[in-house]
Amino acid sequence: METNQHVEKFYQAWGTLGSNWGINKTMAQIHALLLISENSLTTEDIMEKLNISRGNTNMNLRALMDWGLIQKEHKKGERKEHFVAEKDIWKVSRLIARERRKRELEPALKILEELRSIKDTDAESKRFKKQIDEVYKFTSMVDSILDKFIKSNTSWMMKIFAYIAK
Amino acid sequence: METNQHVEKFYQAWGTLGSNWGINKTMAQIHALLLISENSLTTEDIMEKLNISRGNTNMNLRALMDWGLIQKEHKKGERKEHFVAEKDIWKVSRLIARERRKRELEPALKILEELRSIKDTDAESKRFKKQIDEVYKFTSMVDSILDKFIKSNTSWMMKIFAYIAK
DNA sequence: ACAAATTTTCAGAAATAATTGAAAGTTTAA
DNA sequence: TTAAACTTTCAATTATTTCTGAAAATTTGT
Repeated sequence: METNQHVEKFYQAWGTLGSNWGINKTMAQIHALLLISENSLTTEDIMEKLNISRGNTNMNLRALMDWGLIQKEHKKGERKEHFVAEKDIWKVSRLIARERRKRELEPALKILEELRSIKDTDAESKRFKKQIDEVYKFTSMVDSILDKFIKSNTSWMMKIFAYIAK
Repeated sequence: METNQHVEKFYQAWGTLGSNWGINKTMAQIHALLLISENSLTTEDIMEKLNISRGNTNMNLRALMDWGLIQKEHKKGERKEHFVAEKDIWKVSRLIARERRKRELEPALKILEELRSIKDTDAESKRFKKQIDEVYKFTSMVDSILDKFIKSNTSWMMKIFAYIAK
């Protein structure tokens, strides 16, 4: 079966991409695997295909559920848990944006807000404040765009993307 | 001096943010330090403020220069190298986007293109190809937006951002 | 050409992150 | 209930990344 090699290539690539963006490689690979699987997969299926331990598989499946990227599926007559991924890539991108905004951007923004509110008036503090202010303004703009994006639907996204790319 | 504590808080936060996005913590901290320094700094200055070794400092300064985020500055009468950061946060964001696109998005896109060109015709391959296709289309759209963004200037960016956020 | 000042390199050490696997916990069917 | 089927947890191990520091290389002033 040729397709297996292609599937492997895909989840290897997705794993590398993920780890360059601060996401655990295995998590990204499991996600890739489910993303291109027609049918739901069990923990065993995943362990076998990716050659990883039960513990590792379980932990990363939980993480993917936390992110909202995959879901449990119960098959009648089967006791094992089956997992399916959200397949719509636009929706996937919104889910990822949501989590990263929450986990990384928001805490950074909080610190910038804190630093911005300094009341010192000597020259050095003023300069520092001014630079922080620019960083803050930029970051909160990114934050609000992300927010818009997360709450939007696919057709809005497509419209905006087309507008920008034109 | 109060400001020092604030400066420290800033580069700690920036370092954490960086490492969550696949950028070496020290690199992000040096960048933060230079970003809010009025004057250029030497390797010694940085080693001292961040409490890191000469080798580490040197490597990360090179990396920051590769990214185009900082530059050498020669001071008359001084033999040591001094470094200054690009201060305009809009420009900084374009430089970061450029590097990440080049280093991570482009290689991923190349693999997707490869997988997309499979000629197999059995049902499973067709399904696989269809899903890859969607991922590819989304990714190349992101890629072209990033390209536009990188080549744009600040006022274009502000206009687009305002349009989206409205 | 020399030597002091400075920068670069990189093998080994240290720190951090991911993974395993087996024991403990939970669920379910009879 | 009980026990088999299955999932979860987490201490210990393994892998990966980052950092150090001293030696080598380079640059510059005399």
